[in-house]
Amino acid sequence: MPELPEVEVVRAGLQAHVAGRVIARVEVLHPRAIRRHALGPEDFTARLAGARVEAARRRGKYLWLELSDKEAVLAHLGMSGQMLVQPEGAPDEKHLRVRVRFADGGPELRFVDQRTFGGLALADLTGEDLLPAPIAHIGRDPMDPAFDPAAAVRALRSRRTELKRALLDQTLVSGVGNIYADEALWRAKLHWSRPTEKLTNAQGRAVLEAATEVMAEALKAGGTSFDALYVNVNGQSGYFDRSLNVYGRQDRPCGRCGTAIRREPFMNRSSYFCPRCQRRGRT
DNA sequence: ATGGTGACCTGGAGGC
DNA sequence: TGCCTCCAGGTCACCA
Repeated sequence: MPELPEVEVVRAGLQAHVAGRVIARVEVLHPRAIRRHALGPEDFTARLAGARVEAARRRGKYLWLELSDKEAVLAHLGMSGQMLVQPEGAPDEKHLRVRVRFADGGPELRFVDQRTFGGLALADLTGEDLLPAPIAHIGRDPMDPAFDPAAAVRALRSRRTELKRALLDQTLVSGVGNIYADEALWRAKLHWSRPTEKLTNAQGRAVLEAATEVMAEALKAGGTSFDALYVNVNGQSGYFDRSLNVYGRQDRPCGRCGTAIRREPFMNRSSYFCPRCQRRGRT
């Protein structure tokens, strides 16, 4: 599942292989892939023709291709989205949703997405940071040079909910998904359902530092795994699997204390944690 | 305003 | 073999 590190790998690939190129023609093969573009496929394709890609940028799990005139193609990979750079004429992928051809006749960009949770949209860039308008409300991610850890801790503690819910709330801190939330909580020795009002400053700081650390390690592990034709990760948690300490490891021993990792239902999905290292209880 | 729930979507896994 | 159910989970519409 693409969380921040995976999306950053994709962004770097797009920067290397797409930035500086002029779009010739865009083809939408599945309307759901651009459902967040309110004006529809015709508007989307018409306005992109002739546009130049200035850069590939990212905040949290969102990435965007910056165009001239303060516009951008905003992308979210959802659960299964991929950005592929393929030679023109290469066989279409089964779940190819959008094709972008370039004026230079070089490799084309393909948005492939089996489960169609992801999508593309054309958006205006707004504010000092030139963020796409639809995501102007999300928080900075921990990789952002301007990320303010103290402010992020305050934001987490201002909520009245379970710690993991707060970690997954992209308006507080962006980029953290289910996998890295569980990993960060394990590293910080905090239980996923700890009430945020009982979270101390030190604990808040610890879990954010852990999240930053684990995502940086994952990024490092993934930074070598794409080449010119495949600007992506594999859609699973992929190359970083081996380094996960709790996620998906139900009944296997905790790497710290040997206790069996437990899985609990959480928001129609799962939370994995060590019942010994990560106590629910009091501070 | 805030917090919590279910829908969206497809394919792989596992039960019978 | 084949049918069925469950599961994965990021985001958003919707509800209280």
